Amino acid sequence: MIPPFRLDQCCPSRSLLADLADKWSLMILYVLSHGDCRFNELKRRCEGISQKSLTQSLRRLERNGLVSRQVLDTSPVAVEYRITPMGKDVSTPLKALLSWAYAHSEEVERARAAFDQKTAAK
Amino acid sequence: MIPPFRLDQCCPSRSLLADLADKWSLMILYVLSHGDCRFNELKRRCEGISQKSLTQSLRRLERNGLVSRQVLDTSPVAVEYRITPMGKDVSTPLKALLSWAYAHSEEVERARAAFDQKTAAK
DNA sequence: CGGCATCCTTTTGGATACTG
DNA sequence: CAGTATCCAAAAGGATGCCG
Repeated sequence: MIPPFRLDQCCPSRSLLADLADKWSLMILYVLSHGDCRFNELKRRCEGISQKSLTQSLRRLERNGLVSRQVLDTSPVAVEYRITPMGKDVSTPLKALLSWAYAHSEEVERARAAFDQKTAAK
Repeated sequence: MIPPFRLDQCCPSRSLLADLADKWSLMILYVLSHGDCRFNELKRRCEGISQKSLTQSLRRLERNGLVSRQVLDTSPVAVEYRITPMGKDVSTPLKALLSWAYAHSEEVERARAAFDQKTAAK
């Protein structure tokens, strides 16, 4: 368990959280949890990501041992990214989080509208 | 369920993901899921966050209906932040994710060391 | 205490061109 | 196809001063 109520900088999960807790990393892991995927297909599936950001995120995920990179010697070259056992592991709570986001998006939308109206009123 | 394999920009969970998937928001929600907390105490518990970032993150969470802000009329003024029912809801998968990060931090550390060594070798 | 406003630096990220 | 390198604009984020 995590020590309650507090997340110190020395807490070992902090640096991992910093690498994992961004939109693209979560999306990439989500996509890869459904199956191996090549670079450009991944780029299409994470709609809106730039090639640069995709490369960076993939390297970071690879460095953390969550994704592996396999170069196939075809011509032209093909590179396949796949989720590692550890990546598969983290994708379980991750999917739960995304499912929640998907299920509650309307409720959140209403909360946003209410907040914006209250804010604008002043 | 989320439509598999793909997360389009039009997907309603995307804008929520963009607001939620950052280090500070996750940490704040985590802390607040353990109980109400005032501004400066929250700042201490999210070690390393600046006042500006904390304010911004709190407003964003409040806007999304995950956190509520209560001004107590004491002197000097006190402001208490608390998690909403919806925030409590999302904190479940969130805690699972953080627990995972905490439990696997050593394994990730090893993966990083191996990757860095392999990379430096070239 | 809990902010907001401002300034300024640092980081991020898109666009583009080029490569094996 | 899957990148790398470079440049540049935009955004994030820290530091500081002020206020109810």
